[in-house]
Amino acid sequence: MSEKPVTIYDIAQLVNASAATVSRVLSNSDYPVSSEMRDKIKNAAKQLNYTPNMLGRQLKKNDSMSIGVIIPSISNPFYADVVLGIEEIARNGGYQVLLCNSHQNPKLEAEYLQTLLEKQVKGIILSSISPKKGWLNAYLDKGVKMISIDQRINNRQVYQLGFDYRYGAYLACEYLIQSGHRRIAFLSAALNRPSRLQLHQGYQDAMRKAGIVPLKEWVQISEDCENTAYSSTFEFNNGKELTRKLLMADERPTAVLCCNDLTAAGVINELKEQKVDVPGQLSVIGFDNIDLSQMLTPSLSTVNLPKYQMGVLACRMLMDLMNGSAAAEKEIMLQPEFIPRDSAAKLE
Amino acid sequence: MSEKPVTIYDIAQLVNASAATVSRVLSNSDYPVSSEMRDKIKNAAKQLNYTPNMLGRQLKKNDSMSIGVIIPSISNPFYADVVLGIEEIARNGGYQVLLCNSHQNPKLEAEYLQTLLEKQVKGIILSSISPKKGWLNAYLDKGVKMISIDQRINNRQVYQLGFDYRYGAYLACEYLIQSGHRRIAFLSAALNRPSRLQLHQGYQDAMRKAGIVPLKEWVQISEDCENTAYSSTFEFNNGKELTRKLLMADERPTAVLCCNDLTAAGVINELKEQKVDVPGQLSVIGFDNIDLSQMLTPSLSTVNLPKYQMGVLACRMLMDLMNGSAAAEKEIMLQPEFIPRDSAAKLE
DNA sequence: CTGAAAGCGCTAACAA
DNA sequence: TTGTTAGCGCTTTCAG
Repeated sequence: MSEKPVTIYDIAQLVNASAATVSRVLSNSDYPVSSEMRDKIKNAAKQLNYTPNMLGRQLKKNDSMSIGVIIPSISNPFYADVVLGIEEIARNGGYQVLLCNSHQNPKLEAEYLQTLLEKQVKGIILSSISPKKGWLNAYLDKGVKMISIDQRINNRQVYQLGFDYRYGAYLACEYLIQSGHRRIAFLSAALNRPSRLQLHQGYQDAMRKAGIVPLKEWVQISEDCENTAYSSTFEFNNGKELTRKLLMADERPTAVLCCNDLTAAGVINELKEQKVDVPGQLSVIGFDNIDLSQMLTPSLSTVNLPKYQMGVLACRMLMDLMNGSAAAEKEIMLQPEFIPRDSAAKLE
Repeated sequence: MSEKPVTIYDIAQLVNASAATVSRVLSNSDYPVSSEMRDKIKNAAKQLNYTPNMLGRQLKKNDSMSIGVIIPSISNPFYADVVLGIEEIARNGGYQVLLCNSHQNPKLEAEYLQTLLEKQVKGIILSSISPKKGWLNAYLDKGVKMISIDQRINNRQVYQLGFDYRYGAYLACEYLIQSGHRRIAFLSAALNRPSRLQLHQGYQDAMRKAGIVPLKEWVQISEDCENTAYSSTFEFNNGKELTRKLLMADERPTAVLCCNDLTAAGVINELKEQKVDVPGQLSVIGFDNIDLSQMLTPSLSTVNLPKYQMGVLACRMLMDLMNGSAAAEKEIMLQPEFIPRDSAAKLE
């Protein structure tokens, strides 16, 4: 095993042709080659169990046929869906995906970016948490195309693809208000990224529009602890803890809006432990519509984000950019949709 | 932007050195270079905003510094954990991960394998469902190292890393028996892969050892429908459906063992709808210990599989193999562990 | 239609 | 310590 690998020269020799001709046949070039020669070469390739070495081609063509995807963590089901969409489109276009989990660690993020560039990736899809982006321009100047998903990056060279978080939260909150709720709480992990800030904004906007001034205790935001790696259990427990704080409020709310489904799962869990009926005594609404939300009892009313579609669009956008055709829009916002289920009810 | 990229020659020219010297400095070779020259070169590199083109190095060294990972679907949280472990080790060793989702599609799987080889990947971690492996040897003969995880592959050149599913199911079943249960059901998706067969075996073994002959209706196995893509919702609904069938049994069981946590989640959900108390009237045990299992109410008793650790070990094994050092064991079986929670109770 | 030759960016003998 | 040179496997002018 593992003898010297066979190259186009070996094939050329076998069929008495030149490497050039072999290359033309085997790389599906449209350069004219007699069909007789074609067959001979193809047969020889099969016979020798030839595997093309793409590094050769890639070096020559200066195109690695890979794209990079940097996300906080693939164990976040949200990103798993997005990546699935990306990969589907990439594969159809003959590209492969280099997956990088930044673990919310700016240093790792930068490291990965560097590696990707060294591997001659010409396009990157990035969901970045880290706020400082000083190095970005140095990279962009090299001609890499970059699409930022979910988390906005303030750079006019970077194409953006995001969800309208503000509107999503607004929708959810409006639903509650129309269901007769006025004492509505907002539970969120630290507002240390654009998405969460927008969520908060949407909540505030909806409340203001309805002329409601929420009590301070209804808005529970966790402390910032940026250094922890992503873990769904963490989000879940965070939901539980926020709930305990919320229940200490003098005037209890009748509904609560959470920054994501996992937090909402924690909320529901804690409420069960504390014998607070959902939705009887307290309505709960999540955000993201991950698969989990259908599995809880009561099933979770939430806001759907088209995650897979975001992956698809991001990758299409990237491929267009890499092909030189400027994308139509510099910035696309995907619209969320409210999904009513059983965890939120009309107030009697 | 995107002018001609700077190469070691540009740097060489700038500092009046040869490309060889530049290469030696910039590739961290231990070849002696005067520290004076070193500094000059490093500065020049920085000044020119140089990014090494790894394709050049990789072609020369015939090593792509990437490994391939082929799994059914990253949206399966089980694999997400494994991949996280793989990536961690790969990164520490300077490797990157090419992620491939086979979607349980043998054709896609073969296609990806081919692409990986063409990209000069020297190691592959594979979790393959498809039973036919005729092409495998043709690849292995080229010297690729291959580690099969979770799902066993019958090939003596392939290193194996698996869980002792049989023992895991045995443990869970034994726990139920020791809790006083004798009417124990087994619910599973189609037994079309090694893991599920072993699970079934473990159930049978434990029952036999206790001298219990389970009724036919207690063993509910879904129809095989290989063509569907993975979806946790599918597993969940499958659990619900199997439960409905199970409840039609003349003699109802007092406990049920499920092939995975998502199925168990469906079971619990359906039981709630049917007003069957868990664990009061029916104990439920899952398998996998994904994060979800802690979030259900009642929290799910299940069998933990060290998923992250499997990723770590698989990647270590692979790196060892690629470095030429034969791994100590050709086949490692990781041991599962029973996690008692609230969904399974002692029988009064 | 086919082939010779140069070269993508980098590394590693071998020479100096 | 540094430089020269010959490739790694492939594509692509340019000539036949």
